[in-house]
Amino acid sequence: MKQQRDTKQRRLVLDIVCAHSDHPSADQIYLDVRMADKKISRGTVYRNLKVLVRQGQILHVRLPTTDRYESRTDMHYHLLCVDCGAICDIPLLYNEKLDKQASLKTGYIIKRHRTIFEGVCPSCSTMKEQ
Amino acid sequence: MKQQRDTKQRRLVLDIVCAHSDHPSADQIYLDVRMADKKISRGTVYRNLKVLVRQGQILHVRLPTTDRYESRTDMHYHLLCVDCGAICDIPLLYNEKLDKQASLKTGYIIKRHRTIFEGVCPSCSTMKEQ
DNA sequence: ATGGGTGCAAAGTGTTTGCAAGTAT
DNA sequence: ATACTTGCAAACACTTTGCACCCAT
Repeated sequence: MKQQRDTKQRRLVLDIVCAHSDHPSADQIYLDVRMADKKISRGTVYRNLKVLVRQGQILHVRLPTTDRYESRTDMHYHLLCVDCGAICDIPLLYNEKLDKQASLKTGYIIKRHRTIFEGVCPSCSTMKEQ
Repeated sequence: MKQQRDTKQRRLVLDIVCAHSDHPSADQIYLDVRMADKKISRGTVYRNLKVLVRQGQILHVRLPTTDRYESRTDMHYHLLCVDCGAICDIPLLYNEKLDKQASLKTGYIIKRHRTIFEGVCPSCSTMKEQ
């Protein structure tokens, strides 16, 4: 891995991700970062998100329309409200045994799995009843 | 759900998806469909894939760069080779209990979950050894 | 005849990249 | 001094859409 430098842009991107608890998208991060520094470009935000993910400083969550980021870095699962698009962490343990089983059954070297639950959040479901 | 018609384009898209066992992308499907009918447009393929997914006739698999489709319609998990991009079904049972647990812990109405395993396939891993 | 479907091309999204200038080491 | 980073804008990849015409029902 090539040597990384400590730039104010990179620090700012990391800070913003850490300041969020709602799994912001690259663009939301960009907008926030812009409030602190009017000169930062989208490209820089995207590049730094990639570097931070590779370094393991932030986590990358793949979602339908846009990828999201978060500062919690232990493996865990996510829950998406298919109505309002809200996303949250889900209090279930990462199942490492699954990776072993999958490896045995397929012959692949399994690194991990990603699980996204899809459902309707409480506030969206009460809204529907009315 | 609005009334659907039976067009030769829609039938063709479904046939092509069924003829594949390798989780083709919309573009791969488009190219195949074009071999049978030179006039079909990308828009039509995308629109029909959407209709077929909504009707439950095909399954939609969300992957990093492009979405994929397959004719097997029961809930199951997928395995992606992060080196060559190949994707395959994985012989593990869909865990319905997880949805119940997630629902109890979060208060969401959980409809389903999607799990993607990430690893390196046998042929990519032997290639690396050399 | 009616309203869903099609082809086309243009417009969207979200993300990446080439380049010249800037800056951390 | 070196080579990683940046801002900018252009380019990308994938998907959606408006529109006028077409066709299954």
